[in-house]
Amino acid sequence: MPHPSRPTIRDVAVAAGVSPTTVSHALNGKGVVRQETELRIREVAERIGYRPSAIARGLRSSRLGLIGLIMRPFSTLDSFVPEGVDYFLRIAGAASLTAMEHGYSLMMVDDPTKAGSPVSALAADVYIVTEPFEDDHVLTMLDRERLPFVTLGADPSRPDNFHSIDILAEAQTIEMLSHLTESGGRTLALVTGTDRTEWNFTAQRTYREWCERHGQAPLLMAIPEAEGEQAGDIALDHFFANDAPTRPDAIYCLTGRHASGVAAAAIARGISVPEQLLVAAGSGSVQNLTQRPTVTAFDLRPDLIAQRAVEYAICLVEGKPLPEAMQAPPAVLYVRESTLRSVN
Amino acid sequence: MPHPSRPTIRDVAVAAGVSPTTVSHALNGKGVVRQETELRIREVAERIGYRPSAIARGLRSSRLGLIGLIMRPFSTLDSFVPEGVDYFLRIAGAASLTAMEHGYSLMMVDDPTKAGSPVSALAADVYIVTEPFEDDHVLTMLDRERLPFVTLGADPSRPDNFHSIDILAEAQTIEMLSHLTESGGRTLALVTGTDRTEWNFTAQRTYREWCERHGQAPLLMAIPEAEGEQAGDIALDHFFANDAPTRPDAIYCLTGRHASGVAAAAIARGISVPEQLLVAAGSGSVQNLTQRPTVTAFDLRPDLIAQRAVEYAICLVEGKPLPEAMQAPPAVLYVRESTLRSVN
DNA sequence: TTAGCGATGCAAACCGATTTGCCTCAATTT
DNA sequence: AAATTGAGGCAAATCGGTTTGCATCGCTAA
Repeated sequence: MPHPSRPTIRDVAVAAGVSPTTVSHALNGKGVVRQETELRIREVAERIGYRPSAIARGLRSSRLGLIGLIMRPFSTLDSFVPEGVDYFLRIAGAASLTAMEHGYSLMMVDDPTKAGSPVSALAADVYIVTEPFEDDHVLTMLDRERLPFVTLGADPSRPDNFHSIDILAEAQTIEMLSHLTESGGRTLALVTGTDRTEWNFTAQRTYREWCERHGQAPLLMAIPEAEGEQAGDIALDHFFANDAPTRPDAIYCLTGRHASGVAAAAIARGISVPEQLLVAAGSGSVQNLTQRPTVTAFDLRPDLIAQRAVEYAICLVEGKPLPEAMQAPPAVLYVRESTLRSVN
Repeated sequence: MPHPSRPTIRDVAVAAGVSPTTVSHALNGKGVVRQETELRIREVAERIGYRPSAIARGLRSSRLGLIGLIMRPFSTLDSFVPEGVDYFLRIAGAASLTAMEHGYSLMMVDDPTKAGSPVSALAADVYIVTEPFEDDHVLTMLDRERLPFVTLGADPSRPDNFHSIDILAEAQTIEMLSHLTESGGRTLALVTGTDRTEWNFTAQRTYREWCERHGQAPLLMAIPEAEGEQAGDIALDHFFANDAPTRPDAIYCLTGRHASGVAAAAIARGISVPEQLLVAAGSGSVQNLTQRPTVTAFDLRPDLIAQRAVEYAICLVEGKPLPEAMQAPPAVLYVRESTLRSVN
């Protein structure tokens, strides 16, 4: 016994002179209980500080009111200073808040397939998996265990197998490439991360298609997300090497920190931004706002995304129908100094 | 029934031709079971995909293996773009990871005293409360409900009532004030947040004592944490007003975003940093690294803090003794451009 | 007068595990 | 041969709620 145990429903029943059944009915408004009795029971419960045990209740209904949030990119990082800090914090925060509003709690789970992962990691009623990888074994396991889940972005290898929220990566890529062109970009490069996610894959595919339509040779590069700002030098070494056949005059980095690093590295090498090189990010991060020049970026609205994900997840638990198309809210493009050439 | 229910211990028992008791014993290595029987049971369990229900198990032991993380500053914010993004994300991430390593899961809970908060919010075995406020009602409630918890920083009004981890705010304040003095600062100002936390209070008190010892009139100011970088203009308007009796030549801001704003605002007004004004932060944030000049700041090592907090929390659950002094790891001072005057 | 009915409330079963106490059987001791 | 012992296993109680099915009572309708 960890603590001098809290009062149970039986204690309330005794104190109110009724049966546990009646207490349960009274407090949950289930059966038919005389008004007067109900009031008395409520009063007694309040007085002795009774609170139903979520666990006991969960045993019957096999529901704890818990939503599990599995952030895939977390699992692959050693330290917890991941790429897209803001993005993930805002997801977690907003998900937590939305869950609360619907009477659920949020549990952060780190890859439940890992050996020695706690049983409680599988105790959630439903899961939200952000950015699943290709052939993601977490999805495979959840599916096998018959645990319901929604994903934020599809598993690239099984795009139609599960309930996934469309992250609109294709539309974003096109919008950004168009913006860069309109801003004076003639030769556009793309820098993605190396995680095998829909986010990276779709941007690459869309970019290639765009290049084909526009008769440009693709300048494409994948740099590990974890490189963060270091990616700037890596990308510039590559794109501006002496033997590079063509050099880009615009670089679109999917992650904010890559973009931040690219802008900084360019300036350090005497390449002016935005005059000689346009830089933009697919997912804004704090430093894109504070650095000079400020960097054009999408705000993916992680808080809205998380809110929707939680609402879909709850539909799944409660057996309500899911909407036909589960989509992220459209991303908002914030045009900043890094793609604003003073002269047109 | 949400799903075509998963196999129970009874299913395993039937399939293996033994009783549920024996299955339990075999899988948990508790009672005495013949080697051969145990192997058979394990095999059967594996084959039919049996996993014990965390809920049922929790009912008996009144433990779910769940740690609740309550971030107080979250509860007061409208949107989830709080001050100290990095700090909190790293706390949450590291706590989650450490919890997993010890066989626990981490639940993020947003003020469980709020009306309509889910019962599951009280289902954790133990809680970690970051930065409690003065007379924090969350602590009062947890205490009343006999739920064990540790706090990160004390409740200023009840510093000795609960298990709290010393955040070493006094030592940090002194170290930073000394550093500023050594860096050439003659008149030091302090900017804290307005949350009624130990972090803010202790810095103020320590600063006042320091001023007294050094015969300086305190230049003290509290600006809401949520102002973020905006605090820069607010602070400069105040400290550099025309009728200001004395002007500081060094400003120590507790939060990273305040410091970032102060540095930017100073430069915008033609006050050079660090030549005319030293700027430093008590808790580093990303922008302190990326802005120009880079800003001197403490790294509070939130990941280590979270790790310790989780370990203490687990001690509490498992009835192990807590260490005498629960302390955060010493903060590391990163001296950057904002306090490095080229000439001595 | 009696069958019918709605309003109340309770006893007992149930959810799925763990834990306690006891039984059986064979081997060992006396 | 009887008593003791330990290994191996099972039935039943337990955790704290929810849910099902039934009993009772008073009142109305036939």
